[in-house]
Amino acid sequence: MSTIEKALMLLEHFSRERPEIGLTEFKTRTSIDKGTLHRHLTALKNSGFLEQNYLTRAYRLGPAVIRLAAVRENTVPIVKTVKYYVDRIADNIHELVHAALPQKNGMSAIYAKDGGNHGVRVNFDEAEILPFHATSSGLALLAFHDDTLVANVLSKKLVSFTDSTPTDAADIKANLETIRTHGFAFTDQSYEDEVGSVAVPFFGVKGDAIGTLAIAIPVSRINKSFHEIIIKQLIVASTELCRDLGGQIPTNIATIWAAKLEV
Amino acid sequence: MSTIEKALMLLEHFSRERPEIGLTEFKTRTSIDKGTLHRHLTALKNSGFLEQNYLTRAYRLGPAVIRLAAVRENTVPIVKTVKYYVDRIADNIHELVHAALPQKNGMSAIYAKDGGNHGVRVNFDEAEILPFHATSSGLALLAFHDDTLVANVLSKKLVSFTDSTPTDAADIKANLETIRTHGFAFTDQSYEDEVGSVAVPFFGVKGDAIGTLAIAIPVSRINKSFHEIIIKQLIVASTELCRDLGGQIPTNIATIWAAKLEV
DNA sequence: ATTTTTGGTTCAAATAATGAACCGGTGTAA
DNA sequence: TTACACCGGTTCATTATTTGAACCAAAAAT
Repeated sequence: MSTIEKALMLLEHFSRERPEIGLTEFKTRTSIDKGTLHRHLTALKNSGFLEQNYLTRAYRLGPAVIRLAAVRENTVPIVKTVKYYVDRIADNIHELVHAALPQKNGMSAIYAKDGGNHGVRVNFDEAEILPFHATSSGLALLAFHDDTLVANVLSKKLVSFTDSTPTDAADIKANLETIRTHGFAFTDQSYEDEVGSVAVPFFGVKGDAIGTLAIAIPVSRINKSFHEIIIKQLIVASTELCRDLGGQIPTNIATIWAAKLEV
Repeated sequence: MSTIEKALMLLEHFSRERPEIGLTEFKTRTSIDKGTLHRHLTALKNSGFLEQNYLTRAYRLGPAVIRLAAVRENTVPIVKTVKYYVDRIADNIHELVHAALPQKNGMSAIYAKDGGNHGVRVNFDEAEILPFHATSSGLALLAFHDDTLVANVLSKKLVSFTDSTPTDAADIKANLETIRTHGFAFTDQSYEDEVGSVAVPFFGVKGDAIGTLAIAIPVSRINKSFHEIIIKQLIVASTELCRDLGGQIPTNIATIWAAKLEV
């Protein structure tokens, strides 16, 4: 692995829950030598990707990422485009809806809206990394993305989050096959207890999955007919989203989805 | 310079006007060896900072920056905070207002609003890099940031954008001194013909300038009294903004600003 | 059909990354 | 107030990676 990749991996450790990380904490989290770490962090700081809390000396993400995100969103306005559909679904089904994009180690929600006013609601962090193997978003993406990603994910240790988290590579492979024939993915408390989720992919110009639309919902509120409604909403939204983004829905998926909508 | 910094410098070439850059174009823009470039671009791609247009093979910013920006904004919600004040000023003075943060080679506007409905309006790109020496934003920041940045900027070639662009380091140094005594910066067609601008800094916890609030305005609409109104608006907004961000206005600037508001 | 231009690859030489040991400051407990 | 631990940061000989001229294959342009 190149030095560049090693340094950029450090940025993956930042999240909502962990917005600042000190040198020693980085050392324990990565088991990279302190000297090396310091040099990498300094390089990232010089480039504007990190800045330091001048009191604690801990590192946090810097202003460079703001500019880059603005340029990226101007180039490929996925967030803006996705927002319209997430909002629409959330308003229709009154549940927590989100859209996510793949990162190296899982899906990252880029926008979420909770359309519900229920007493019980799903807790959700934008910018949290959703593991590929334990969430419907992750599985939906894996099923319709290229095989190297699947192989890569399954070759690593599959962390267990609940009693229902699938951790057997063969089981997951079989499930991906099912997802491909159904055109959507769902999970039942595989990432968080009491929470189920349903997801569909959306596609890029090559007909490869570039992201997902998903809902997360307390299992107590799921039933057969609601499940059907959710899936239809997701399919319709994804279809329109692909059109907006200039993406191509693979013909077999288009057929499966069309059949789902007929019912 | 470290390999990491060299690679991250490549990302600076992307902008609204130049959202995709091919290998050869990178070569001409950077005069870095093609082999090296390719390895760097691949590393950035592997890390999710770039992706490739699969038809043209040109590189563009990738999805990783979206997640990082979301985490950063959650850590330090500058964009959100700044938006309120930019909108307020824009609504009050009916002109183009923006806020900008320093990057390596200039200021980058993070939010802008045109409050005007004039026939003549200033053209403005968010995420564009505004050179330090030729814009009021840049000068306002330099004047209240640490001296190493000033030395760094003045040591490089000062590009001329119009007949009025200051390109003499000594002139600029003198101007920075004036800006420090006035508490604001202004420019007259130094970046674009027919456009003037006024900017004030806002400050971080250390009392150092961390960004700027600015207006850009056709010179035809500037006059003494309007100039005064603009400055007051900017000063009030920056004062409140610093409070919101937990920043500290250096006492001498606070005094100067207070005096300006008295008049 | 040929030349030019594109993105991408190779491998010896040049250079930068690495990490164990070290430094100095701060906080804390004996 | 002394001693110790922990923090961020630095040093420098060793080691591994980066570098770049030359090369390759495919796609455009002529």
